[in-house]
Amino acid sequence: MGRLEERGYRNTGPRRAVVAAVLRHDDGFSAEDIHHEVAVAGRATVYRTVRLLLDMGIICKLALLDGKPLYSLSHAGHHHHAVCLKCGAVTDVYNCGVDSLLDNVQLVTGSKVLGHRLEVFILCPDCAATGAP
Amino acid sequence: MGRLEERGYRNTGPRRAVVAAVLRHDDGFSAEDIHHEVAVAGRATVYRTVRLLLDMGIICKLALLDGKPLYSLSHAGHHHHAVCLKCGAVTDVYNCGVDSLLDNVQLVTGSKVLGHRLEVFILCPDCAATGAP
DNA sequence: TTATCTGCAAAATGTTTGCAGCATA
DNA sequence: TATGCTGCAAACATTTTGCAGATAA
Repeated sequence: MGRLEERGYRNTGPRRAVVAAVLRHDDGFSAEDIHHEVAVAGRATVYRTVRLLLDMGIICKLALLDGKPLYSLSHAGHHHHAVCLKCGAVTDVYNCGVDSLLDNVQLVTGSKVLGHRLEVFILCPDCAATGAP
Repeated sequence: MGRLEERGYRNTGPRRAVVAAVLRHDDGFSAEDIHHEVAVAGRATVYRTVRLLLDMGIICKLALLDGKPLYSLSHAGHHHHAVCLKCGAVTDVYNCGVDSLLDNVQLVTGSKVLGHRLEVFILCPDCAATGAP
């Protein structure tokens, strides 16, 4: 992950630690999660670095309804997220398929569609196997 | 709106004022918006009443990416929201049309789909007419 | 060397809660 | 009258910011 230097940012110890912790996550994580995992970086640095990664498009932000933002690694391209409500695992959904809906919105409301976000709430196979919540 | 009594809640002055302010909004609003509009009710009462309306299904909560929750009047049935990024107007989208996508998610990931949320970001006709942001 | 990054602590923001008194049913 | 509601203020949780010192380039 030498992309920091490529973009003119400095490659510092705390930043490397935060990036490493982020990359370690397959599932969704919060800024606070990262802060607990990375003893070597202060809270402010964690938040700043997370925002940096967000701006760079390395991670994306999902807003769940409890108000606490969650992040997940963003893999390439346009996609959405399926979030397991039990364990918090985040799966990407690539075949979006809402374009026809968006066309319809544009038509019916007379508005210009700038973007959209879709979140699917699931019970992942592991959690479903483990039994009820 | 006599639904409060119907559900065993008391019909009090501050509550009526909060409900009236909420009903006055065609667009999205935050709890803090309501607090500013309703001088007669304290902050706590506003938050408590908003949560009451949320639990009763009178309003619904949309989570935008800035982390600040926004509410909007919920009209009947399953629907999603189109939010104007300039003026904040919220339009309901009824013909959801993501069912086939959800079937696909269920099939591909082997998960049970519990629910979903779709938000469309638009520039509403009025704002589009007024010119660029 | 110097602009950027860092940690700390304080501030800002948004929401919830404890409690004593008030008001509805 | 008795339970539920209210306002206040304090607590809380999360994120941002100011600043002086450290550090990568």
